[in-house]
Amino acid sequence: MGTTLKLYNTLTRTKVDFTPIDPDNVRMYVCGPTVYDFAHIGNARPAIVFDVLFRLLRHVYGEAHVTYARNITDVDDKINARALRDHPGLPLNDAIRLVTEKTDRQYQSDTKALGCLEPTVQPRATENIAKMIAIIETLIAKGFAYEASGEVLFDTRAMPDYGQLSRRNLDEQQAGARIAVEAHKKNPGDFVLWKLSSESEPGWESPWGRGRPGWHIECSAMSERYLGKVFDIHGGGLDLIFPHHENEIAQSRCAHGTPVMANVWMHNGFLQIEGRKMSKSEGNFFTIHELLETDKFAGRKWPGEVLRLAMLMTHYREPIDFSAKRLEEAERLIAKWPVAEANGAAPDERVLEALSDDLNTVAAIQALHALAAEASSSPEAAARFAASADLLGIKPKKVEVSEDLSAAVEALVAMRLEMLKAKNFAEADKIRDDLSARGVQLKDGKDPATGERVTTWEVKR
RNA sequence: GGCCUCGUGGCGGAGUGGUGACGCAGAGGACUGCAAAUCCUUGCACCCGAGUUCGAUUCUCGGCGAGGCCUCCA
Repeated sequence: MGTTLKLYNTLTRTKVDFTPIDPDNVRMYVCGPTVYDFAHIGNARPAIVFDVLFRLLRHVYGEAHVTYARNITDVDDKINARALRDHPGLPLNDAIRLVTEKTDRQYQSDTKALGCLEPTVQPRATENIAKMIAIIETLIAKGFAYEASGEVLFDTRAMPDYGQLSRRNLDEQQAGARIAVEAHKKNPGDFVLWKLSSESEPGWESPWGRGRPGWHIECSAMSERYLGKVFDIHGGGLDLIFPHHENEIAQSRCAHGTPVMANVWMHNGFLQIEGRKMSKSEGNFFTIHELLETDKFAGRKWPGEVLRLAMLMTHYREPIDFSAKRLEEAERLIAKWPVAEANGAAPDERVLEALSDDLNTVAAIQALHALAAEASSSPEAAARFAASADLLGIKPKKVEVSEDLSAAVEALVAMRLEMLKAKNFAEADKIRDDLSARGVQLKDGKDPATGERVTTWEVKR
């Protein structure tokens, strides 16, 4: 493939030509959910954005040559708190398992409904504790970490270029630090790699006693295990730049002695709800599940593909204002697009070019409009549309119609045509109105040869 | 206080040192018994100020405004 991918790299704040370390195995890591509660609509954005990138990489380098890892964080103090709250009678480990399994299952079904492919691997933190311990041991041995007050901490001063990703200077940060400095830390910016657990907290045996990992170490461990010490792309939400990604970089680079952890760092922008920050206290907090399956947002359910398109109508680095109006527009667009199969057709160059320019999904959607218009006149164009839409993970589909309904509608259509021949417009229109009320839209056309009226119909999408 | 984004028509939203995409909505028209669908045509915008320039919405600086991060957070 001659396609050159351009990606915006947060590390350099520039758009760069993407060159994989190994074109036979392009490697991408994206920070996945902490499974303590159902994912909210903001969490859907990275899932969708990086799914598009995954699809694009697979197209350019071949399906077998892309590895996409998205972790499941199933060890976290928020999970412990949730387990205690929701299952007070159970032993902690059982309660935790109930919480994480239920939440994980929901996440899998949510992302599937949003049209996301499954990542190549979805490693779990709890299955990679040994790897985390190994990295921490290396960090201590190399002088980048120290023990204090039952914690192992990363020594940020030991890393000369700490803060590159977020462009933060530790000295300047200190001046405005609002957080009380904990006395056992050598420097306020030092962060936890491992902390001891009480009897009532989940823990794993380690050289420092029974404990649990800090927040950032899991991603260092899992990305190394599945993608290697240095890999191509690391993605996540804007808010993860600091401290999460900054600290991942510190851990991985210092442990491995590498100049970078990942070559390209990509971050998606945030989402607002009807112009306001989404938060539980504002009362405008929505889970993906609520949007898909309940009337909580704007009084109705929203199909996954509508949520997906609404998300892709804005460039991934820009903020999105998620609103009912926007969802309605996305729904109208999808309803107008042709229902077709790709049948092995190649995606359109315009769409490919747009996506290759730092995932310009907006321009890609624009090209899709043009393709949709062409599709009505040729099956090849329709197939090309389908192949192109597939790169975005969008597949317009006809509403399934039962045999019974179909037969009933056909009968009514025939009846109406008879009435029209008799110029009985009132009765004919009543049939059309009744069908419309039942969600069936009639469309009259003319047979080009005979000039006779031909009526087609479809269930409103 | 420090760091980082962003400010384009009624709405969404690309892009560009020189004629300001595209979609939605709106208007007009074709078609229709009337609709729907489709097709054609069309009106409307680059936060403010200074600078660089023959020329800036695009570059620089300064304002104003919005948002994010500063150890919970996509």
